[in-house]
Order: sequence, then structure tokens, then C-alpha cells
Amino acid sequence: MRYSQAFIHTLFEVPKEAETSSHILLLRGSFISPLAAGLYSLLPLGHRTAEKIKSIIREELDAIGGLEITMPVLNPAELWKKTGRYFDIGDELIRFKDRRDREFVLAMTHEEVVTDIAKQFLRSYRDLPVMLYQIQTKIRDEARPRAGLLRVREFFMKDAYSFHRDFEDLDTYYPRIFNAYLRIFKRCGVNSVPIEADSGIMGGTGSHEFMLDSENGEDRFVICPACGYKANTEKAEGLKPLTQPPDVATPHPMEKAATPGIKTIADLMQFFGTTEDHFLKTVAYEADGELVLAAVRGDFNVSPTKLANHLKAIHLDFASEEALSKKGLHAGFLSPVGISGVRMVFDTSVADDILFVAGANEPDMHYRSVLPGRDFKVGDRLDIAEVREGDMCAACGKGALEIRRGIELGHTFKLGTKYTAPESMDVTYLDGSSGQARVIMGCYGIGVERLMAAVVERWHDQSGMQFPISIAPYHVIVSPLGKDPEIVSTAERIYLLLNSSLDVLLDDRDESAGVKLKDADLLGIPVRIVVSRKLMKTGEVEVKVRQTGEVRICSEKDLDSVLNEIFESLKPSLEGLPYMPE
RNA sequence: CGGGGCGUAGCGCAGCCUGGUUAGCGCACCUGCCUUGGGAGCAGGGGGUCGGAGGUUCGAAUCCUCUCGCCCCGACCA
Repeated sequence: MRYSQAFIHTLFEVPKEAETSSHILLLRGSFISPLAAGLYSLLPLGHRTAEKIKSIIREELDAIGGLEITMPVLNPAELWKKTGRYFDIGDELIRFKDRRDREFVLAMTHEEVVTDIAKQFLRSYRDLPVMLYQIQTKIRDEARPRAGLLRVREFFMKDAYSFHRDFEDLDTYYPRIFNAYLRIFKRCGVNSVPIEADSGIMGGTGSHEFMLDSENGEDRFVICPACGYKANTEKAEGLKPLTQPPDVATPHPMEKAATPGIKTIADLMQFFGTTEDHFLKTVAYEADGELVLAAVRGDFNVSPTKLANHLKAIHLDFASEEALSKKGLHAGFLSPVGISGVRMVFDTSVADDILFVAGANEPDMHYRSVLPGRDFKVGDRLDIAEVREGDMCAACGKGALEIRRGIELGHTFKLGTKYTAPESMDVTYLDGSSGQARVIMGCYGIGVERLMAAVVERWHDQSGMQFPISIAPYHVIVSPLGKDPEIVSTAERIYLLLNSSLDVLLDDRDESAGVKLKDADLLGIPVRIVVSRKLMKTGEVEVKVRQTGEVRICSEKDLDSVLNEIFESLKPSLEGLPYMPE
């Protein structure tokens, strides 16, 4: 392709709305064009890269037996009501009526539709397992799109769904997807970190997120340097040792203390002369409308995600003043002491050997020397606390957990029967012996544009992007510097020679050397071939590798072998990541 | 949804506080000459409902009211 015909319109200046490097560079390189908040057009360069990512995804999924399909984005609301998601999902799901007044939604994923297909066609154990996937538009009315392509409202998602005769088969199948994911990201030029994840509203029995370690990521995950445990902070568990030894040796009886106007933990610490971890922090939530009190040790915070999961709640929110006063409770002085008729959840940090300071369930009053078990009843203790940087790893007890930011590149779920259950879409098959059995599902997603942006986050420098050869819009850019006939004809010759086997961009513009070189750097084309007057004297050309900065000067006839060497060196290593066919 | 910032040419900005010719600058774009190893030079040129609506005024980019949009932080987020 000739540069002058390629619809490339680079920007010299940084668009004001962009702050993240991938956002800035994709805009400056004219890969994308904003339409509205969280909506982008993919321009020719961005489109080419997205298509290359899609091809890699297809190759890897086809290699493990995946079958590509296409499902409609427009879905009848009825289907989504059947699985309950119509009611469980908030404003993120776009709903509307058609001209005949029938309710529709714009699909944000396709579990409903694919399960409907499964119900129609999967009859016998002979039909299982099967994996169907598509690369299709997803629409989500995100509360806050951000960072260019990292979080948008409409995007291409590769969504795959597998169907199995039982959980064992799903467990056997899952590593194939897992490995294919590692291969896909690796082939796109980035290392992904698989972490244990919360499955959220999707439900199910197990889930992994594939993260790219990145400052600009919006997710947080922990990593244990000792045992390698990795998990989303929404799920990760740390040990909860005390900063001071327990104090049951002198089990003072509980006593009430007036604490007029003292509200913050800091003030209370001073008032009672004790440390944060000797307070009992009680927080009120409404879980699907029911008032719930959650108690953690004072140095922890309640994790809403963990709490919601334990409660199997769809909607969890801080309790309103009204909900509290209906039960005669007062925010700021909540306590499990003397409470009844309200559901309580205790964190594992609420230990039996600590004399706590706790609220008194009346204004301006606290108790001191509150002993769990003696002064209030403790049921099961669950992990509902947010993990903190430096907490000891609960998996090995040896490592201090590190918290990292990451970009979620992909997510895999063992769904189980969430969509095939009788109360959902009720999908069964004939198992060949005892009759009907329930289909077990898994689902697996990758955001295409997000992956593109993530690769740019990982691969760029001051001058611009540094695309991995596998997903670069063009493999090679040929830049003739100057208009001498000899320079032009050499560049043309090289272009025609390479263009039959590679994606080549010929910078045929009447631009200064500086402009051409700067643009080549900005666009991040992996290999640049410069033809210049300086080099013409010896009949040579310059080959430069964008990612490494490596420069080779070679004659035109050696170009082929030099390029072969370079391309070989740019291939990602897939060592240890074999296909896992059936 | 809460907090903050910003809307003037394709991009980046000045002008606004203190209202007053034809709204200005750099980049980009077009024409010609010239130049070709790091966003050159000279000359000429096109491009604006100053986000929108209403108001104040003889007169509004500028003052007032409302409104829409975009970005950032947080909440939220199959």
C-alpha cells in the first residue's frame, strides 16, 4: 500500500482528551476516531490491527475445535427475562421497544442466545462437548468509559461458549481454553497473567482473568512472591494477624462508655487509647432489599464484592438512613451487641480473643471490652474483608502480598448450570443410560480493541508505538528520503519485491525526511527500510527494527535474507504453550 | 450518581476578567518555487452558526440564566 493512498492522517499534537499513552498514540496515529463518549471508529490502520488480532484468535480457537458462528446483537427481552439477567443487570443493558411495541435489548454478551441454540440442537451426549464462538459487537452502556479503547460502550468481543455432559468434562476442557488464551495473548505480543477471579453476576464455579500488568489498568490483583498465588483483589484472601497480642488474659467485663460527638476512628482510638485492630467496625448494607450488618476488625474494610457473593445477593448497597431507623439503628454506632432481627455477617478477623471497642446501637455510646462469643453471638466467620498490600498470603502463609494494577484482557468462567438450569433456560440431553441430564457450560471472552490498546500500552516509547509483527497494520515501511530518480526507483523496486509476501507501506509522500521518519516511528511499523542518497552511493539500504532499535545496512540483494533473520527474531516464543487438541 | 476541569477552524491554543471595526496565532490542508537522515524555507490561499437556547445591551466569543457535550478522580462495571 502506498502511504498516500492509505488514509493515514497523523497528528503532531496530542489531542486534549487523551491522557493514557495508548489513547494518545492511537489517536495521533489515526488508528481510531472518537464519535462520542466510549465510541470509536476504527480507521484503516486500527481496522487492520483489529483484524489481525481476530485472525490469531480464530486460529487458536479453531485449533482446539471451536466452531465460529454469528449471533444477533438485537435480542428479544423475553429471552433475557427467562434467565433473569433482564432484572439483575442495571442500566448497562440497553432496553427499548421496536415499532410493534415489543421489548428488546442490545446484547452485552450472548449466553442467552447461544444457550437457546444449544437447547434447540443439543439432544444427546453424542453432541457433547462442543464449543461455539463468535467475534461480534457487544454493547454496554458503561457508567464511565475511559482511557480510549480500554473501556468503551461498543466493541468487538470474542465470546466463546462450551457445552459439556458434566462438571468433570468441563474441568477437563477448561485447560484447553486456558492454554489457548495464553497463546493468543503471547502471539499478540504480550504476556498475560492468569489470576483467580470473582465470577460476579455471571455465577459459576470458577473463573480466571488474564491480566496485563500495567500502570494504566483499572483492575487490581494480588501476587504472592513466595508461592505465586495470584488473584483479583475482589477475591484474594490475606491472613489477618494482630498488631498487638490478644488480650483475653484479663477478660474485663463489657462496659458502656459515653462518646459524645466522637465519630471518626482516629478520634475513637485516641479516646479509648487503643489501636485500630481493637475496634469492631460494623457496616450496614442492603442486600436485595434486606438489611445486613457486616462486621470486620477495625483495621480492615468490608469488601462489597465478597459480601455480596457470600450473601448470593444481586444488588448490594450501603443501607439508607430510613432502613436503619426502621430497625432503630444509628449509623456510626452500629454493633452486633444486643442486636436482634437483623442479619449479621462476621469476618474471619473478628476473633474470640480480642476485647473490642464496639458501638452500642444508641447515639453517642460505645462499649469497651466487648468479647465475641461472650457479649454477642457469632455464627460462621467468612472472609469479607478487602485484602491489603503487605498482608500475608493465605495460600502459603509465607509471602507478603503485592498489589498490582492490570488490564483485563480476557476472562474465563466455568458457568455450570446458571443458564441451563430448570429455572433458567432448562437445557438437557439424553445421557444414554438413565435419561435426561443437564448441560454444563463454560464461557470465555476477549475484548479485541482492548487487547489492541493493551498491546500499545506495553509496546511504545517516546516516539510512538512499537507493534509486534503479528498484529502490526503493516510489517514493513519503505521510506525513500529524497526525490532523486534513483532513490525513487529503488524504493519502488523494493516495495514491489516485498509486497507479494508482506504487508508493505511505501512512503511515497512528498514530505521531508524528518516527517517520514517521525511518522514511521509513530505508527510503530516493526521494520523500516530507508533508501537515501547517502546509502545509494554504495548501493545499500538501511533496515531498522522499531522495537529494538537494531540497525542493519545491507545491499538490495541481501535484503531478503536480512529481513528473514529479523522476522525470525521478532517471533514470540510459544515454548511451553502447545496446542491442546482433543 | 458524587467531585473537579474544559467547550473559539481538522488538532493545539490566545482573546473573555474590563462588551465595541472584518475573531487571531501555531500546526495540519491547498497552489507554486525550493529542499530531503529526524516534524525544513519562501510566497500565496481556503476553512469559524466562538457547543446550543434564551436573556441583558445601541452592540455579546466576552455579562446573566438554562441546557448539551467531552475529559479526569471516585462509585459502578458478565
